[in-house]
Amino acid sequence: MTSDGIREAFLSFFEKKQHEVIPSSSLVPRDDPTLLLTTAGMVQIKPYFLGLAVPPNPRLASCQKCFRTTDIDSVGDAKHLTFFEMLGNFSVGDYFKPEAIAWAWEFVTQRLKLPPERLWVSIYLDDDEAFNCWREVGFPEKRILRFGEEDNFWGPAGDSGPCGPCSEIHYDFGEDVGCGRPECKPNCDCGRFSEIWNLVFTQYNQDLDGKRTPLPRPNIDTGMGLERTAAVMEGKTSVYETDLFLPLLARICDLTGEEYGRDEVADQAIKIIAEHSRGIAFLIADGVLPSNEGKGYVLRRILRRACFFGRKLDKEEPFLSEVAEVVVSKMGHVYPELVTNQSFVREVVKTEEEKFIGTLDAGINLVEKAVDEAIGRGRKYLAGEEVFRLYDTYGFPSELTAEIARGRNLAVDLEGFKAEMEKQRERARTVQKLSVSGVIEMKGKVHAKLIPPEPLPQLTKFVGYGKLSSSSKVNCMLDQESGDSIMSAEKGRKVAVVLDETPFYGEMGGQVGDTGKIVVNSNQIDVTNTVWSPFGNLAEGAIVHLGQVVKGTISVGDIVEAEVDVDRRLDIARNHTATHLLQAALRQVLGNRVSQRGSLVAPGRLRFDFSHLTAISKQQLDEIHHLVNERIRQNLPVKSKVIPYKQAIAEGAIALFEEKYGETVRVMEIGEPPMSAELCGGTHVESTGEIGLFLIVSESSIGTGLRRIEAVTGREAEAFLGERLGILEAIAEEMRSSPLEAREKMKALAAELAAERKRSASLQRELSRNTVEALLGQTEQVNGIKVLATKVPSSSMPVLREMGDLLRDRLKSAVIVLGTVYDGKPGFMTMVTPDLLDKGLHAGEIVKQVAGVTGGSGGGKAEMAQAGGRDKNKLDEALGLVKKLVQKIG
RNA sequence: GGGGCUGUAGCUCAAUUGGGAGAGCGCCUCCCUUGCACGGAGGAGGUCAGGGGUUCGAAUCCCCUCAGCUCCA
Repeated sequence: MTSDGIREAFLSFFEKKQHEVIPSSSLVPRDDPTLLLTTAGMVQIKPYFLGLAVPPNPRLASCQKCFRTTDIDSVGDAKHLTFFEMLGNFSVGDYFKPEAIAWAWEFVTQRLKLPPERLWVSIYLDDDEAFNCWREVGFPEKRILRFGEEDNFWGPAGDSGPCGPCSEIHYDFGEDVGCGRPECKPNCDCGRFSEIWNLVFTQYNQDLDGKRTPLPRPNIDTGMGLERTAAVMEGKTSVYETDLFLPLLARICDLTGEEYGRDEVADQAIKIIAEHSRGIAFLIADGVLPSNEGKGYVLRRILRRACFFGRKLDKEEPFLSEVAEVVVSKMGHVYPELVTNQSFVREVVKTEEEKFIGTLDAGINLVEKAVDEAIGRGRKYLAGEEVFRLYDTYGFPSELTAEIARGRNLAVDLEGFKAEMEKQRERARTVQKLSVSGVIEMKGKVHAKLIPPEPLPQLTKFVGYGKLSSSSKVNCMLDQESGDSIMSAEKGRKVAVVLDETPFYGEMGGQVGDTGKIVVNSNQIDVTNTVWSPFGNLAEGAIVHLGQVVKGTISVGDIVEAEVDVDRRLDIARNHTATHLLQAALRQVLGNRVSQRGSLVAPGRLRFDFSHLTAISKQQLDEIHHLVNERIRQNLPVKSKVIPYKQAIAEGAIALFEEKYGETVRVMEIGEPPMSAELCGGTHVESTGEIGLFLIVSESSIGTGLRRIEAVTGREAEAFLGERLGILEAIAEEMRSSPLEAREKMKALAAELAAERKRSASLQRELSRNTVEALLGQTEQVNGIKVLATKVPSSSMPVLREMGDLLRDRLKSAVIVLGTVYDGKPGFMTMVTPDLLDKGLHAGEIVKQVAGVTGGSGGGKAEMAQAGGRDKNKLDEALGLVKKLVQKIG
């Protein structure tokens, strides 16, 4: 049976057992920001287990693509993978152990027809229920093994949550495989046994103290590794010999000219490349791009690892995109996203690979240099710090460094390298903790006070979509400094205020918080910022007004007028709607792949960060610009509606990957029919015409695959244009020209300036030559040494040097000191011809003493030196010193 | 989020302690030569990323900004 057959058999088997087959979810978890990537089959089932969502059917089955880096260092052995497919059947409070075990047994023995005598089962220490279930199906007791928490207890994920014992099915490849010891059993890592299926019985809920209480409706969560099962079915001990990997190995051999099975080290490299190529293709197809952080960094790491092992096979040109093609062609029928994104995958892999090859090439020089230095110092090894520096700073793999060093008979201090690595990890971790606790402290102060579970949290109703002022009651106040709850605040006090309802928008989703005032009679708080403090999910929470009492006293319970600064709010609204128009235009011009990575909507400007691989051309930028302004001129209506999340997604509204949404969401639509629809809680204008004008102020790169556009609208755009036009007019005026002709005029002026500079330089040179001719006669003999110490017309240091050169050539053997006054300050240049050096004459020493007379200092080399001074009136006196100095030494 | 590194001619990169901005390739002109990286002579090309500071003097030292690379989380 092939891997396709196993997949098919599994899903249809459980379909017949009334399971609903659900498709694999993306490797990028949509609704779970706590997870980096989809690491197990149950990831998309988790919300159902937690009771956060209702499953379409209490019985589910899937074949889920998974990715995890925990085993990355074991990749290449018989069974560890980073990317794998997990077959699973799930019960959400429906059936439990008896059915799970009976069906697993039935599937393995009847459908897969695995010989029962080859199978072993493990259970948790005291799980007699599972033990009995296995006996029930006729499984021999002596092959049921009991293991502890380490092997047979799952979860909880994090400190608390659902968890439970599990039972694993192991396949025995036979005595001739593995360690051969008589006591060899499942969980021995010799390779004789392969764990093919894990049945997890989620029956407890663990609280923070580690106490477990039984769940009223326990769940079943199983995972059967497709690759391992395929190996068993195809009679192979290694996953790499299955039909899932053989085509990949073949293609890699083809591309590298290598032969599989010839050399163990080469085989290892081939296997690692094959393994990583799958992850690479799938991650990119799910929208992950190589970057320096998060998911992107995971992708970059495996891509570079694969590339590195390619180099070990003497393959120095990019080739991974070709291997990825095989992944697409062999698995595209199961995962259509591979086919849809085929060209994208190819492009991303290729550019990243080329980049890394560049990094390696540049790094080789550095390693050679480090090796030279170590040898030069008579060392027999390369220090760990050095290896680490090469890795940390230049991304040069330690294995490669070691290899080059070995070629020059140098060892490498790998222990030291690992120690440095650990230090780096520690550094990042401690800082992380600090910054997190800092944020928690700040936000927590407000949050903990406002939203305790008991008594009732201080929630706020937001009324700011429709109106910009409201009569509200002060529900609660905190002192900003101490974080303490207070009943009233007098003039001068900085406070955080929570009202029962408010038109103030709390900072969220990139849109900055509102400012304004809270007044009652002659008492007033100026609100300088507003923040949103969510409770549970984002649908509810507290809106916290931060500000200062400027008049009188405000107390809890007061009925106040909350008034938003209207002009500022309208500026923000213009920018927010413009951001949506911008995103729509970007997608139209650059393609739907453009996805938002962050945004800032402030009154003065808007900033939009998005993923895009290449630089944006001037034409594209012009087009984006034009599209947005065209839609402003069309004065399209801007409307919001609140609908279920699923419906919004089905209608094609744009949602953010990382963002967490409630059950119902607000969708902003622009135009009829809408040309833009985004999930958004922000405030907008009523029609696009209000934006007035949209101007892109800058477009830049903020990292690999990430770009940023900054723009202004409305009043700010007007001001921006006014300023720029003003500058242009001023320039035109200064150039005695008009704005239209200024550019030509400027070009002409620049050309003229360049020509004049050249002319001036050549005149200067001519002048120098003449000066030099005149100076030749002024030499004096001091102790048989020709000395020329004289003042010359004002010249810059380079000109002085040129004169020195000419004099030196003419005089052959001499001490030359030229003095001048340039920019109001004295300057000196000294030259000593080489033949006089061993008499103890040193240009640097001479010039230092000479310049000293004028209150300056200087230095240089023995043959040439220069200096500056302060007092120009002492120039002659200083030059007079030269003769004495030469006399003394000569 | 935190650290390390880099930015010099069109390209790839040098420049010892702070003291005269360079090489190779490419480009232009001329000579030689019917041939694949010919050879020879000459030449153009620089805001040393940008700004500030220290200094008589900064590509070099210090601070800030921008851009790129890289590691860790």
